[in-house]
Amino acid sequence: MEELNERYQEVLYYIIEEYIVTASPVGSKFIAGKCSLNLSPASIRNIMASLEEKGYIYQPYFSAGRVPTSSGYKFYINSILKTKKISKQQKADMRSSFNISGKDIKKILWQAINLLSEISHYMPIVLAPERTYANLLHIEFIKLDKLNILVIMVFEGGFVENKIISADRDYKQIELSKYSIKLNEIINGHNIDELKDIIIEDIDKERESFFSLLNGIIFNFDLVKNEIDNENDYLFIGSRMNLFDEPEFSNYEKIKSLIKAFEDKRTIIKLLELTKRKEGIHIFIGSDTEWSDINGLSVITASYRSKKGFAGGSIGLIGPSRMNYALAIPTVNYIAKLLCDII
Amino acid sequence: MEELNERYQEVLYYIIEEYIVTASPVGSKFIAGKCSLNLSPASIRNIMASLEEKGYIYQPYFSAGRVPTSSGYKFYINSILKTKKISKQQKADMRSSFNISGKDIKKILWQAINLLSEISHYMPIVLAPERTYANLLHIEFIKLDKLNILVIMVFEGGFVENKIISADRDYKQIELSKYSIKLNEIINGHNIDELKDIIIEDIDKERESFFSLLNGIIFNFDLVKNEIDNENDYLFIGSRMNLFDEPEFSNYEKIKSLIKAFEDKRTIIKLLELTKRKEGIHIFIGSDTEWSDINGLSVITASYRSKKGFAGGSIGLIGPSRMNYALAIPTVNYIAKLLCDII
DNA sequence: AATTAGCACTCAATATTAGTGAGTGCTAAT
DNA sequence: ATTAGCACTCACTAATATTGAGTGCTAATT
Repeated sequence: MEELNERYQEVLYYIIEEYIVTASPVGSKFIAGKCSLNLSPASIRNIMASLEEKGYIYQPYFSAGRVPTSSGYKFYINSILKTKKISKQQKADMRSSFNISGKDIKKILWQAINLLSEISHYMPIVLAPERTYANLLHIEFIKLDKLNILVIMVFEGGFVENKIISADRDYKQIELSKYSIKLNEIINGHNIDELKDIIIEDIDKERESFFSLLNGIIFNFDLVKNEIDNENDYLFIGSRMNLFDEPEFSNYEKIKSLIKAFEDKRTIIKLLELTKRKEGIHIFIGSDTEWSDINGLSVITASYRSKKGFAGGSIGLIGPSRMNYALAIPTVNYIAKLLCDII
Repeated sequence: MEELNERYQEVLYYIIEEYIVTASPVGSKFIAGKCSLNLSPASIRNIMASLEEKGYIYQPYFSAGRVPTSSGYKFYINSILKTKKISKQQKADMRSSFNISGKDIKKILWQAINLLSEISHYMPIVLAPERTYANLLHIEFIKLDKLNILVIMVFEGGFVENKIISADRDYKQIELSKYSIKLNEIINGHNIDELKDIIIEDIDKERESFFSLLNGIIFNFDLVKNEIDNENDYLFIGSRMNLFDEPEFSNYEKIKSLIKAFEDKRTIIKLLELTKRKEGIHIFIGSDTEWSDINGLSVITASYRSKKGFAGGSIGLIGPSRMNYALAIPTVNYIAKLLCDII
């Protein structure tokens, strides 16, 4: 990232701040009025011309005002932006808006989404805790009928995964409970990869009696690992309306391409998975990602992680590139922190 | 519903069939060419004028062609329409596109949604089986940490509900398992309302030992009953794209009002709940419902129900009022039947 | 009496044109 | 180095004209 002298930075700053509010190209006259430098519009125009040469802003058409480019936003975020501090009062409000009692993790994640939605007016997304590296707490077999057995796997933090396996014979529930207990003895503190090995090796002695169940479980471990298979339980998407109210999406074609892009959750999942192991805030701007489907969008993400274990996921906020970063960044950050505490 | 002589019916029929395809007003010349009656456009116009008087069609503006009204569609569906029979081959295809092994009910319902989406190109919706009247199969307590206990409730058909309750003291997992077993002994074949009474009355003798757990369960029974609380696990909505591709929603305002209407799932839930106890197909046309949010939509619904028990829900298809009823109705019907078999 | 050809009329949709104004780049004066 | 002055660009808006599919009505036809 190139250096910019102070005068240039100030002009870029005001262009972006204004564009964030109005969503229309910003002209030299406006900047001249706003700027503390007390320069005439003509001078500002010179500065703008060279900011454009450096690639930070551009003109949508000859003789329009200037609009920030992706690198413009990037520079702004990295070098100019001062994020707002969240007041203690606001922090307390956010914390207390989580109503935990009687709620499983999924509900809590939805609460996070709604909170983000209310505060930011952009589109929140949440990736549920990954199950691959999370420790299993409990496995239970429940007989549904002659041929079908429900396997319930509870992961640390309270995330539950259900799978149905078909039995090789008609197990009695009592029998199943016995096997549940046996498995639960070896489960403690292992993730599914480790358990797979343990089951394959250690249970050999008497495994004939419930061989098909064990096989079923191992098979389902693989299903659980492939989180994409679980899309609807893995990625939660908040209200789209806020985004669609933004002026850049106020035409038919754009709104349709947006809906299409969000309907296939896999691209968003990929994006969030990039960051779920990493600390801190990550920001994707415009066409930075391979996610070329949609230009003009930015994504702010932060990961969360339970204190004791390895289970973690990430939360994010999708908005127009001209989003209010000063507010959005600390909000995403703080809600991720809250989730760490709660889970 | 008034009687219509054959000639009138034929004209109405062709107007609707054509409008279903083109989505634009149908003129007399076209009908004259299509009709087996061999009448001139002028005669058709006379017939159209009196169909309009009866309220089956209308002109969007003076000197446009005719468009069916809600009552027009209703008459068409009840008296003229001959639904397509689904061939054995198609039925077999549909059946085999369900991949049941290793899938819990939720996944199967999603498969139903995807199937409906592929076949119909409208927007499928599915209401998960109601839990209030479904029998409980299994209850399990799992210790998450000192203060939190996960309660897993498995309903017939394999639907699983998780709730977290906070404990009054630090239960050991072994202890919790004991209580699980005790509860499971009395559970069999009762729904949550019945169980509530049983728990309150019958377990009195030694309930002091896990009094708070029982209380927690009873409280959660009430939560489970209030299915609206579970929106995201109760109503599943399929791909919206198909609907948005329909020409009547090809402008910004309409598409936005549609999105808004679907974002609040409660209206759709109410609609589906009206029919989930009733046999057979139900069709809501245009502004028939109190669901005045959106005109120009129709909803086809059918209920499904597991054979043994009382647990049932419904599936539906939302499309423009000018939807292809001949195909959509038997498809919804057959998929509902398939669900009955599978669950 | 039922049907139809003929015709004037309506009105959405599309294309055409003109006018407006915010904003620019360049040049010459400060 | 800065700025006032000016001609120029181009999206946006409004006003106007054109087109054509479709109608209702009347009078002629079967």
